Formats: sequence, C-alpha cells, structure tokens
Amino acid sequence: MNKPQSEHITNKILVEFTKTIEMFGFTPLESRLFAYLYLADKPMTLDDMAEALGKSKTAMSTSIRTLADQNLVTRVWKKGVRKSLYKAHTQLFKALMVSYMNKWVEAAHQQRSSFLEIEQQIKEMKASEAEWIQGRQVEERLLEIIEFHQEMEDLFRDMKGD
Amino acid sequence: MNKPQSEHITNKILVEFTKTIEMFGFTPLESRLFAYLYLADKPMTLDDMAEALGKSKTAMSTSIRTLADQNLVTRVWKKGVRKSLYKAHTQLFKALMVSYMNKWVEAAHQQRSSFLEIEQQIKEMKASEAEWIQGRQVEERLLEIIEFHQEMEDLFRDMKGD
DNA sequence: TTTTTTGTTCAGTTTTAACTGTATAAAAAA
DNA sequence: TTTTTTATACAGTTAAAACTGAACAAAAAA
Repeated sequence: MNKPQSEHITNKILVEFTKTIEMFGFTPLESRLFAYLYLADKPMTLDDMAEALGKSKTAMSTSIRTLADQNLVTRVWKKGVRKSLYKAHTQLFKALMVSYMNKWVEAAHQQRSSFLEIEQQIKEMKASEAEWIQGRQVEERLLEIIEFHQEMEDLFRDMKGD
Repeated sequence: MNKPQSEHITNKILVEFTKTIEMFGFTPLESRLFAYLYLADKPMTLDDMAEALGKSKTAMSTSIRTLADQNLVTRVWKKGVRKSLYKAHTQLFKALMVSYMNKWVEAAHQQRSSFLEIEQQIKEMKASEAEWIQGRQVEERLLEIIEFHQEMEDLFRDMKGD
C-alpha cells in the first residue's frame, strides 16, 4: 500500500490503452496483456502476468504466443532466471501497423488464389454455355473485388515504404 | 433449378468476399449481408435477404442498420414498393476504408480526452508528491501512446486526402 | 376510421469464443 | 540418472455474442 495513487493512474492508462490495441483485431485479453507489458517496461514472467491480470497461466501462455507470433512481444533471456521472460516492443506504430498489414496480406493472398480460380471457372462456362449472359454482372463484380484487393495491397506496400 | 452452376459460382464468391469484409471489423452476418447485396447489384428487401441468407428478419434489420450507419449500404426508394429496399455501395475501396477510418477516429477521439485527463493528474501529482520518481516511466509511456494516436490520425488524414 | 403490412424492440435461447484446471511434456537442477 | 520447476495441450466449463420469435409500434391501404 505504498503508492495507491500512481497505481490507480497506471491502471487507468492500462484500461484505455487496451481499447486501442483491440482495434487492431486482438482479443480483450491479448490486448490487456500487451498493454500491461508495454507499461511495465521490463521483462515479465507468465506468473507475473497471470497474477497481475487475474487470469490463469494457461491463458497467458496462449495469449503471449499470439502476441509473439505477431512480433508484438519478444522473449528475453536473463542469466540465472529459468522462467521465460517477455517484453513488449516499444515501437508501437511500427509494430502494430506491421502486425495488421501482415494479417491483411496473408488473408488477401489466400483469397487471391480463390478468386482467380473462380475467374477461370467463369471463363470455361462462358465458352461452353450460351446462357451466361445474366451472369455477366457477377463477373463484373468479381473483377471489381479483385481490383479492390489490389488497391489494398498497393496501399500497404506504400505504407511499408517509410 | 435453372442455373445451378452459375449459382454455385456466385456462392463461392460470396463466401470468399465475406471473409474480406470481416477483416474490417464487421460480424460474420453483417459481412455476408453486405457481400450478398454487393453481388446482387440491385435493391433488396429485408425478406429477400432473410430468405437468401437463411436468417431471421430481425437479424437482417439490425445488421442492415449497422451497415447503413457505416455508409456501406443505402436505402432506396422505388415507386409502388412499400418495403424498404437497400443496396450496397459500389465503391468498395472508398466505402470500406472510410468506414474503418471513422471507427478509428471516433475511438481515438474518446481516448485522447481520457489520456489528456490522465496526463493532467500526473502533473498534479508531480507537484505535490516527492516520490513520483518511479512513476516517470509510466509518464514516458503515456506520452508515447499519445504520440502513437497522433501518428494514426495523421496517417488517416493523409489517406483521406486522395 | 379500421385493417393490413412492414419494421423494430426485447426477453429468452442458441451458438461461439474465452477461459480454467488437470494432466502431460519439456527443460533445468540435483 | 532422478527430482523439481516451468510451459503447453486438451477436455470441460464459463462467459459473451449472435440470433430467434413473439409482441409491439409505425406506416400505408382500405
């Protein structure tokens, strides 16, 4: 019970900052965990986190893995300490944007092949069936969707080039 | 049972495109609804949508409202038709980006005031309490978070200026 | 006006995602 | 090696959200 006031303030920041992280597509717990590590500003163990956030160690393990996969936190080694230590990346803007863009690019990549495959099927139909006329609108839409994906990719490429 | 093949293709596009929309923070149903309207390419009633997606009319009502609030669909008037008609906006890139940016800006705006308020509290503490030294790190972090918000806002402003 | 049709509200249900605790695996110390 | 400590997998549970249907409200037709 040494500094209730400053702890209160830290908690307030934690709550608000958590909302920010959630906007990048992370779950509430993942977001709170990252916010906690970011504010702590020093490597923490799973037990530290579990106690601080009042959640199970298992939840910490899975959440921290997600964050690590997205490169928002990194594991840290400290001599004499057996437990895994994790700390948050400090370059917020870069880390979060890259994480978000990677999610997009990965999803877009999978979808691109699906769309191209569908396009191919349409072409085959057009050759064989005469009554495709009504389906032209669908084809138009598909091409617009593909174009949209291209625009998104271009946008992200530009943003990366800082 | 006229064109099973082309319907199959339309459905495939629907499924894939739905995933795209989900990436912008919409629920599965909202996403599927928008994708459906987008591909249909003509105004549809709530009953049309409910039947096509196999969901309740209530679900359509709430979902379409969200989409309308985000300006992804608009209501359309047609003489002689009593039911409300809705159609999707066709400028995908613009519509989705604006929607996403607005969400961010709105959230950022609320958070900004929270953060500035917290900053004020810290300043007051610094004046009165001597043992704030340890809290400096937290203050540093807070300033970085505020800076991050600023960067995001700048980014979105730039993107809007096309 | 009354009757009919359409849209929305809300309580309750179903479905999905989040979370926990036990058991196991992996790794370090003894 | 065995013992101890830490991290993960997984089945089961709890919490959150998505969704439905009945009742109501709003609007148009009769």
